[in-house]
This record gives sequence, C-alpha cells and structure tokens, in this order.
Amino acid sequence: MEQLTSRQEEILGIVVREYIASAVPVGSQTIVRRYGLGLSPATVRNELAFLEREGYLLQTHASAGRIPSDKGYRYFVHRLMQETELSPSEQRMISHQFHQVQLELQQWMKLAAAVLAQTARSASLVTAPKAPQARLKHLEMISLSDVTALLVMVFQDGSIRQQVVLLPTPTGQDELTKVSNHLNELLGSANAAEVRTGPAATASLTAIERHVVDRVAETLEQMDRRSEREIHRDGLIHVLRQPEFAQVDKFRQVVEVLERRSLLESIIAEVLWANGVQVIIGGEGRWDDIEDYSLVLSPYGVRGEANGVVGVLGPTRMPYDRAIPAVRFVARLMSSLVEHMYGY
Amino acid sequence: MEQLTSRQEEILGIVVREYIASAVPVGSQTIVRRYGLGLSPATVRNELAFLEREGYLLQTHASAGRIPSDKGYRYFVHRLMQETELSPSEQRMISHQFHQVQLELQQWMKLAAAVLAQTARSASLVTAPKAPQARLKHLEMISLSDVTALLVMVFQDGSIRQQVVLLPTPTGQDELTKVSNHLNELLGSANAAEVRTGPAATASLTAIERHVVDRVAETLEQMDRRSEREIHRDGLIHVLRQPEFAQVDKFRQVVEVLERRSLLESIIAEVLWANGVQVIIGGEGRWDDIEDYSLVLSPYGVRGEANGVVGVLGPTRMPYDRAIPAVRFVARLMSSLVEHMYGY
DNA sequence: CCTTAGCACTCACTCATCATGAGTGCTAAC
DNA sequence: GTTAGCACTCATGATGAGTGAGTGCTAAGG
Repeated sequence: MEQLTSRQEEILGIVVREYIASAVPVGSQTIVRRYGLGLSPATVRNELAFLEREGYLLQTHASAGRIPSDKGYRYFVHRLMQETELSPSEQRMISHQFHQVQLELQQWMKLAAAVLAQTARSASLVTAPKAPQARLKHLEMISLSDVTALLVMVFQDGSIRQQVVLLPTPTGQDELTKVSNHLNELLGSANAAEVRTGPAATASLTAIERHVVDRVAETLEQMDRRSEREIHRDGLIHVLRQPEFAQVDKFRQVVEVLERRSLLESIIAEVLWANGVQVIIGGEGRWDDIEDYSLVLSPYGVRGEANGVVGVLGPTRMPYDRAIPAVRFVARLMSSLVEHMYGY
Repeated sequence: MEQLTSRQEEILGIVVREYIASAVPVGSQTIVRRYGLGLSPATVRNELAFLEREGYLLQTHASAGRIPSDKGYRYFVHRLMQETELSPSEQRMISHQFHQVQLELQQWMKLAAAVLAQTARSASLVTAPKAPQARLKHLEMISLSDVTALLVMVFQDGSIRQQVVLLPTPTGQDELTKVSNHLNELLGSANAAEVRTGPAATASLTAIERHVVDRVAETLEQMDRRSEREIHRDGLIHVLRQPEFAQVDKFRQVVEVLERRSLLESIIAEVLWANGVQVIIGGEGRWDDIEDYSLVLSPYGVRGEANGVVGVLGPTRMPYDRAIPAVRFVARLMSSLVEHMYGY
C-alpha cells in the first residue's frame, strides 16, 4: 500500500466518513463546502481523480461523486482511524449491564449480542466459548422415573449438556447418585479417547454405568467432531435500515450468511487464532459471499483452554469507529467471564 | 360466518389455493382455463363478485383479479381444508431425524425449528418448555478455583442454569460437594417462596450455604418474574423469498416482530392455554403489528407442568396445508420429549 | 509546478405521456 | 340461472424530455 500525501489522506478520510454517515456518493463540492480545507473544488477533484486511479475510491457512474472502495476502507481503518476506545461513560454503562446479571454464560452471550448490536448499530454475533478438545468436568444423574433419568454433563469449557437417558433397568435416585459419584471418580476431566480407553473402559461396571459411559463418550466425540458452535445473533434490524439493502436480494444475502452457518464457521475458525480485533472488509477476496459486507470480529477467552468469537456484520459502509472499539470492549468482558470459569 | 353454496366454496378454494401458489391475483379466466368446472368466465365472475360482496375476497384495484381476504383465508382454513396430516413418509423422515440426536432439549428445539422452517417453508419459532412456577430439582457445585465455583441448577421443567459464584471463603471441592448435598436435601423441589421461607431459611447454614441459597432464590424469582422464554428461530430466509416482501419495509416488520419479542410473548402466552394448532390470520384484529402475517402455532408439553410453543410465521398467503400438519406433528414430537422429562 | 476558473459533457433521476392488456361489471339474449 | 358481447378501468412498462450534481480537461494565474 503506497504512501499518500497528508492532503490525500485527509480527503480520503473525509470521503469515507462522509459516505459512512450519509450513504450518498461524495463530490468535490460537498467536501469543500462542508470541510473548508482552503482548497477549490477543482483541486479536490484532481486529488479525487488520483485516489480513484490508485484504487482507493470508486464511482458508481461517470458523473457521480466518489465512494470508498474496499481498499479505501482498509486504508482508512488501518492508517487513518486513531485507535479509539468507547467513551468512559459508555464503558461504564456496558460494564454495569453485565454485572447486573450474574456471572452466567448464557446471559452474558445474549447481553453481548444485544450490546454490540446497539453500540455498533449492526447485526451482531457471539459464539459460546469452546475448548479445542472437549473434557468432562462433572456429571450428574437425576431420576425422572423408574426407567428414565436426566444425565447432566458439565464440561471443562463451561458448556453443559443435558439428556434424557432410558435406563436398562428400573433404578432409583439413590442408586443413580452412586453411579454419578463412581463415574465422576473414573472420568474426572477425561477427553473422548480417555473415556473410551481409560479406567472406565476396563473397570467392572454395572449395566447402567456402562450405558452412561457410552453416552458420555458419544457426546464428547460429537463435540469434538462438530466444529459447529452455538451462535447468538441480534440486531438484524439495524442492517435492514441501511439504504444499501433497499432491494431485498441484497438483504437476502445477509440472512443467508447468518442462517447458513458454514461460511461464518470458516471465518470464525480463523479469527479464533488471531490476536485482537480483526476487520474483514468486503470478503478480502477470499469469501465471495460477503463481498459487500464487512465483519469486525474478535476472539475472546483463554488461549488454549476455551475461546469464542464476538463481532458484528454490516455493509462495508460500516461505522468502524464505533464497531471496532465496541467489539474490543465486549471481547474483553467476555474474556473475563471465561477466566473466571477457569479459576483465574 | 354464512353458509356458501358448494360452488362458491369450490371457487373460493380455487382462488385461495391458486393465490397461495402463485402470489398473483386470480381472475375468472384463469379459473375456467385451469380448472374447467364447466362454467363460463361470466358465471365465475358473478360468483366472484358475490364472494367479494360478502368479504371473502378483495381486489387490489378495480380491474385486477381477486385475492383472498383474511376472512377468506379463515373460511378456507376452517371449512375447506380437510384436516390433513403429513405424508407417512415425511413423518417417518422427521421422526428419524429427531431420534438421531439423543433425547436432548437444546438439540430438539433446534431441530424442531429447522424442520418446521423446511416443511412449512416459513420462518419458524420454538420456545423452550417452561413451568408456570419454577422449582429447583437439583443443584451442584463444582470447584473452579479456591474462591470460585460453578453453581449448576437443574429445574423441574428441564431447564438448566449455570453461574459462576464467588465464594466468601476459600473452599475445595470436597466441601462444595457437602454443601451441594446438604442444600439438595433442604431445597428439593422448592419454589422461590419455599426457598425463602422453608427449612433452608431457618436451618443454621454456613456462609457459603447461605450465599448459595440466596442465589437459588434469586434465580427462581427471576425465572418466575420474567415471562420471557428462550425462542429459537429459523427459516427467515423463506419469508424473504416471498414476493410480498419485495419492498424492504414490509420485511422490516417481520424482523421487528421476531427480534422485539414483546409481541410474540403476548401471543405465545395465549396459545399456551389453547388446545391444538392455532391459526392466527392477519392479526385477527387484535395485533396490529402482524396484520399482514399469519401465525400457525401449537402448544406442546405437559399440561400444568411445563409447556412451550412451536410454530411458524409467514405472510397471510401461507401454505396452510403444509404448515398446519407440520406444526401439529412437531408439537407432538416435542410433547413426547417433555413427557419423558417428567417421567411419563 | 501547483492551483483554480471556466466550460462542455455525462448520466442517473423524475415526471409526464402513451399504448397494452388482463380483468371487470353490466346488459341482453339463450 | 347461464353466457356472449361490450364498454370501461387501471396497473404496468416503454419512451422521451428536462434537471442538476458532478465530472474531466484546458488554459490562465500565483
């Protein structure tokens, strides 16, 4: 990326900011009228023409103003936007909301999605934290009837699964409690392979115990196999308000991206291993399905133990100066929760 | 609702079905050409005029074909649509999908939403089953660090909440297990009031126990207070494909209805007490926000113990003949899961 | 050499006009 | 009660003129 003169940078910055705010192509007159600069429209036009030649700006048609290209947005985000944080009062307000609810994963995810949608005025997404390899932390069996029980499994990364188990033989709560205790001893912090081959595999077990061990193993395997994560979403309505989605088929793409998770999964998988806030503008040539959209994503969690992703999705014409600090701040909050869950 | 002659019913049925299929106003020629009937267009026109006078049909403008009014749709749904079920093969396919995954609430809800969206080609919604009054079934404390623990609460209706608890004094897992056991004895199947005033309130408790009891009480109270339910959604994309949402502002309403839960909450609250599939066409004059949409909803669960709602949302021009049997069938499946969770 | 005034040019957008045709209601004959 | 005939309505789509924001280019000025 070449170096621009400071005047070119200034003009590029104006075009980007103005277009983000108004969604209308920006012309030389608007720039001079609204920002002064002590230049004539003609001079600005020359600079605009230069910026267009260099690929930072685009024209929708020959006699229209300029709009930023993806390259223009990228230059803006990486070079022109001072690294802002949310205002302290805003930070306080958000922290307050999180501390209103208990230290509860589900609630925090929901809240994170809502706060991001609100603050960045975009669609938001939040995945649950997940360990690279699932490990059982604790299990519990609760009697439902003679022949059914609820098997509750708590995993190392804080996720919980509950399933109804049909018991091979009628069994009461007392017996189930013994089963739970026994299996907790045998399976404490085991991963899928360890459940299959560890002490639980060789010890002599009752029919029920054997059955439950199988279930645990299956569940762990399933969790490892499926990269799928629970994704909380919110704020779709904000995207819908943007003028670029006046024709439905544009908007349909957004919904498709959000509902078919496959694309998001693959992007999320990459962001997980990154540091800090990642800004993906116009698909970056790698994801065609989002070539008109931008993602601002950040991993959160505890490196190597459990992590997830928070972020927002919007048109490339996104208020980056709000989205980026908002995502950064929410990721930090979510990390603190995960740290708690790992006893840090 | 007056009685129509069988020929009028036949013509009304044709208009409704044809319009649902094509989204194009239906004229006399189309009816005669495509359905024969042994009548001339003029005769059909007379009948159409009659049906319009009686309020079953509408014209978008004076020289256009007819489209069904809400009243027309209602007559169709209640009188003309034979009570169909899904085809046995379709039922088998769906059942099979549910039995592929374990008897697991989260998975079943997700699956139910996906299956409904697919089958009814509409947006679907599924709420978790919820008891009218929350009761604790079981709690478990799992050590995270000296001073933090994970409190897992399992409730009677099968819902689970986990939260991180900051311990007043450093405590190990052994001690936490004792706390869990003790509190399970004291609190077994207690509701909020019973936790506050029952044995747990008077017994002499350690600081940790007192703290946890407070947390349990707060959580139960919160669950009772908030009528809010977790709502799984899916299939928004299907709604987006319908031609009536070619202009975005129409579609914006749908997203608003689905994202702001308040309206849905109130409708769901009513459906919960109904029997069988409820069809709400065009807001029924009571919910202005959905006057262009229809809901097909059904309660499921165990009466008085825990219930929820499954259903679909789409334009009034909805494929009722698929949506209704699909909702009915999925509700039945979800009920069977809840019955299991109550040991029936 | 950079800046700017002047000017011709482009092109999306709006608005009005017009032709088309699907569909209607009415009347009179069967 | 049914239907052929006919005048009428009106959304839709195409065509064309006028408007104006914005451009690029050229030549003059600091």
